[in-house]
Amino acid sequence: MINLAMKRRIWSCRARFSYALNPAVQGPTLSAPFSSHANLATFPEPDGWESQNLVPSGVVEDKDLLRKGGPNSKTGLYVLDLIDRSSLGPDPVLYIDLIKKCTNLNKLKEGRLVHAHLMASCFRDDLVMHNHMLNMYAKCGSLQEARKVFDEMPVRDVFTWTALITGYSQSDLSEDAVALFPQMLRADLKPNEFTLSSLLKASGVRVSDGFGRQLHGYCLKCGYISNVYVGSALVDMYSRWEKIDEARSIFDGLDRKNEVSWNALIAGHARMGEAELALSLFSEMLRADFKPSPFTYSSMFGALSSMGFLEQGKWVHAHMIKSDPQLSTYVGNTLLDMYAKSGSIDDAEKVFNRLLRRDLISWNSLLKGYAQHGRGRKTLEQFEEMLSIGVKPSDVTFLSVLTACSHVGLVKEGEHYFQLMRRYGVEPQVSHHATMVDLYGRAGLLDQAKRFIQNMPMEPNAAVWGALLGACRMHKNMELGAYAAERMFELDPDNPGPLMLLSNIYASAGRWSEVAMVRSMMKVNQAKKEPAISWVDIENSVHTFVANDDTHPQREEIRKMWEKVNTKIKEFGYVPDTSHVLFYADQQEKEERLQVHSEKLAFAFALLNTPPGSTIRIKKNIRVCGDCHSAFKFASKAVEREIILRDTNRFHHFRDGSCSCRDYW
DNA sequence: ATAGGGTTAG
Repeated sequence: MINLAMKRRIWSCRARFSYALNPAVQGPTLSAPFSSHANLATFPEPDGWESQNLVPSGVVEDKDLLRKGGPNSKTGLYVLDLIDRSSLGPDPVLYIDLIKKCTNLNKLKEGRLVHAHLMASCFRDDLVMHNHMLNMYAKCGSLQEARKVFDEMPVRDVFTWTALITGYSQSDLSEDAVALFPQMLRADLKPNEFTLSSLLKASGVRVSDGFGRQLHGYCLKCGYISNVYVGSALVDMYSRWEKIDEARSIFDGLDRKNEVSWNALIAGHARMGEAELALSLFSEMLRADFKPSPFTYSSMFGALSSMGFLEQGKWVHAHMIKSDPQLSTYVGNTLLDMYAKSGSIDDAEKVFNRLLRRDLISWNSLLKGYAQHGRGRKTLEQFEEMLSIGVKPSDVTFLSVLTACSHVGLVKEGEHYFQLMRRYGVEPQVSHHATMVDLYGRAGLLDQAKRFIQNMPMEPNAAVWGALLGACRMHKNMELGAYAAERMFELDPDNPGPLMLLSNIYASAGRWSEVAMVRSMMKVNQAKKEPAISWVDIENSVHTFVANDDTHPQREEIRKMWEKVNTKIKEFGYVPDTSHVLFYADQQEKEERLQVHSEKLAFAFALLNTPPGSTIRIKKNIRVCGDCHSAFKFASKAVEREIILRDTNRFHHFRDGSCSCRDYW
């Protein structure tokens, strides 16, 4: 019988001489600091390391004592020293234990010490040991050192190549990862299912260029297509290329699925904003008896937030609480964001308060939520709180802070925070400049906005001119508005926005010939206005409306309901604002067209189908028009309903005759 | 004995 100790001996002999199979190949020539024991001193010492106190005197006979001290900070060198003093001889299992601990605990410094020690041992030429070292460097994120180990190895096997490819792939160095594939083939090594899953992951984040399809073909040819890792990676790759049908057909073809396969497909739909499909897949996943993971939930919340599906979000949230009441920071952040983007900032706040650990993303999501809901003061309060407890703000943080100042009209505060950015090492980007232009512009300080653009350290982009154009529209400055629209049009000719706004400016001034000119320009440039869509949640289903919609089964009731509301709000003082109508038309026609804006249809429909007094949540794919905004203010009082309307980038809370944006948006 | 796929703010 061969016992364990004998096995070890055999193994270590084989390991020791694995390079000797080819006598022509020398051991790796390792330069300092890997070459000798003496170089140990050149490594930075781990924190709290005190060698004198830790190393017992005499020879160490106890293997368990050796194994106990992992590389967890101060014990790293201790164990190495014990190895030297032990009478048991070098033990490969012990080395591998140490390296694995370094790998799993992300201990790069300690890993280097083990590496140096190993290079001075009889394992300095061992292939497996090198593979472990390479993997350690790759997992600790030091791909340069991993590459160095790789380059200096005279013999490499499929583990060596796979470890490096995976390292590159996981560190977002996908170009380096895929570049190794042909080299590996030339070295006469066949990639296996491990190699292929990493390569597929890497090619998913690159542009679709045929390489990924080649890999797909390779998987088919070599019989890896039924492997669940390879299959899930393929699903993920195609879904990242937005070829969701191909992803689905690979998913359906898997003879064995697991959670990851499901998550890859759900995440694919989530990335494309297909919330309904993500939801139906989620139910399908439950029916198939798979347990959703934090990955599933964060994808789901992401998908639901993009459409603002609050009720469905609550349902998924409830499901998550039932199956796993633990809330991680990662999932908590997506949940918080879902509530904020679905119009329930109070729930978002609750999630934030319940988080056990908050990271920068938690803070940024909350601040963004406050800013979007028009709670400018609250944004600034929380921002100050964030600074006071020592969380370092990022460019994203400042964008929310500046947006908050802009929406609430806090010019001085905005200037203060803009100045503050550099103190926190955040260089203002063009987006921050655009927000400052917005800040001045909304406040009516158009000259200051113009001067700010002239003094910008970088070229203004379309967003900067867009902010100025919006301000000109708001304050009816045609000269400057036309100038801004032209600049914007030059920089972004495919965007119909500037021409739309320009024609709006002319329309609100009643200059219909200019409106006609701009509109003919739009025709020449094939510019098309994105059709306005509004949608509203009624009891777990979503109803979509477009302007002038006459195909809805309840169109007659909707029309009658809106007429009723219209009459009522006129009693409350509502005056239709026809300057938002772009067409040249007589007064009555203009007024009629206003009545069929999609958000008004959605509102009337919600009134018909929800209990009295309940809050109505409407989402819109473009900015709410001024007339609808005014109508909703009156309606919130006239029919005693709170209305929460999600715009392109902010929320309007209509209540008792006024809006949270204080008509400043 | 060593290598693998899925998630968040903008």
